[in-house]
Amino acid sequence: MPELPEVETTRRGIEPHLVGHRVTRLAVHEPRLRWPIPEAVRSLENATVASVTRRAKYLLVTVPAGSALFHLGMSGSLRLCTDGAARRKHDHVEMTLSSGGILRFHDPRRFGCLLWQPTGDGVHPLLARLGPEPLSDEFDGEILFRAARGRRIAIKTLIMNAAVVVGVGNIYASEALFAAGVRPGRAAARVTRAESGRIAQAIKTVLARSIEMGGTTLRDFVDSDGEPGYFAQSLAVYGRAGEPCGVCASPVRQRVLAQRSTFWCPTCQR
DNA sequence: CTAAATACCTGATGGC
DNA sequence: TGCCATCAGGTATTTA
Repeated sequence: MPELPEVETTRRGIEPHLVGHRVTRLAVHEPRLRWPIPEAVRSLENATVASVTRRAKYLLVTVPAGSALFHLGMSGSLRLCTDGAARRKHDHVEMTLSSGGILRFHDPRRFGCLLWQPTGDGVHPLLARLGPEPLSDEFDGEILFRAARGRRIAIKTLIMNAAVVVGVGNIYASEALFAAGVRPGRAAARVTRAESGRIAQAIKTVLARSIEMGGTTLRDFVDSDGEPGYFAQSLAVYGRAGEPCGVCASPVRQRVLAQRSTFWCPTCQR
């Protein structure tokens, strides 16, 4: 399940292999992703990649005519194959580059997407209503506190809302709230300004640390399977129901909030 | 406007 | 060994 750190690590990994290189061939083997892959992505062919950027969990591969917009969904991965390995099952799209490498979009569950945004056509609708990037200065405790005014939903549900802040997935939501000492089920409106500050800071710290780890753990995803599994050893509460909290040894608790498994320490979090 | 539920999909896992 | 049921999960969309 690619969360923001995995998406950013993927971006950093593929960027040097794409920018400045020409797409010599685009092969769409399975257009039925979350939305059908539009014909317009053919504009990539014979174009030279200008940049590879990220917005929330979307990756944008930009050429002069526009941007290919990838989302990895829950099971997607982008890996660069330079070793001539054969296409595997669920490799839905292949971008062959002038360097000889092939960028392969692999997504067994097909929750991902590949869309097209023409140059000069404004911001894609999927990106238009997104909140600030969690690692930017634009996102802080104050903006979180204000977003929480009058909201009865759980604070965890609020920080997972992309209109409030992007890139906080189910795993890191629990992790950040543990780091901030706030219980995930607390009503958003009952979180204080000071706690909002700690939560915002925790989101930044947890994500940044994970990106750093991705830099080492995922470094060689080129020619590898690109699916490193999770850094489970670094998760404090996620997936650890019943296990002793690493700080106070209380058993970690689990419940479902807004259809999502949620984990917390009843002692360290209030 | 908010909040909750739903849909999309396949692989892994557990029970029998 | 096989088969069925359950679960996981990002997020746009639908419903209340």
